[in-house]
Amino acid sequence: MRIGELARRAGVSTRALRYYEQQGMIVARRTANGYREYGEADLKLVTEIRSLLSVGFTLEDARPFVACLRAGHESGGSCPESVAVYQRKLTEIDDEIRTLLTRRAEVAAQLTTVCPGCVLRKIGES
Amino acid sequence: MRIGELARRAGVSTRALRYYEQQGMIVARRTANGYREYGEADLKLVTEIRSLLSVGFTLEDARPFVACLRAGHESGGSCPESVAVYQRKLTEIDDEIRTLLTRRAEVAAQLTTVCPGCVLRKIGES
DNA sequence: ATAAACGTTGACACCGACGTCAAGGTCAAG
DNA sequence: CTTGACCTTGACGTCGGTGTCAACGTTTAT
Repeated sequence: MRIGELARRAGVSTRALRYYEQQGMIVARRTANGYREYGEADLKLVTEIRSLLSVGFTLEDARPFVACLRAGHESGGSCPESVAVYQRKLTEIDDEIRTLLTRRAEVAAQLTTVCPGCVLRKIGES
Repeated sequence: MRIGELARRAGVSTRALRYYEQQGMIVARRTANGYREYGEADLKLVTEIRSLLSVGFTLEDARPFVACLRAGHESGGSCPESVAVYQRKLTEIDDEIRTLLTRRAEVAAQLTTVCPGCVLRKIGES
């Protein structure tokens, strides 16, 4: 299939697909006229990339997953490098959550000093 | 005082101070030679800005606070517009926290499928 | 033959809060 | 007079994942 069809099936823009290729995430065969030609495996790669981006991964984070799929594994996350990324991302997310919780508390405290009773309940607080 | 001294006392760069002025956050008098001249009140403004930026506010978010201080209020947060920003930021932070918690759960779930027992405890989980 | 719908590469725009040069003016001390 | 520490404005670079436009080639249908 050509880039337009892959884009439609994957739910991404052609711009995104070209960008992924530029970043070395996917590699397309070229037909005689220079058009990119993709297979079903590529759709799987793009789907994996999108899935990871949607949970806050960068393209760089997604690289090992794509490599894992291209290596023939059924899941992009089943390779050691992917697992390492999973764990790193978990700690990063945890750090961000902690930062946000701290900030929320600080902002809520400030708001309380000028407007007691204005603060809504925090997530998980009853 | 001139820009260098204000920068030192406020713990910011001169570049930041000029940027704040460019964005209309602070206004400096000019001496005969064109140098910016600041007073103690300006230090207070900059301190307020920094304090807000450090908890994730944008300069735009900080604007009402600065206006409030310039209007003579002892606290930048004591004006109605500032309170509104406080509340909006709280909901924004809450949204971000919820998003991150969801993401963490998704990533942890994926990791578990390829590496059971690899997932560390979530914040607040014992 | 031509229009419509596809494809190609290249390159600028975006967002926010600055960092970092460039090229110059000002001022106090030695 | 000169050095050096200060100041000025202006403008490009950063970071990521695209959107969007330009200018052009290809293919298919009519």
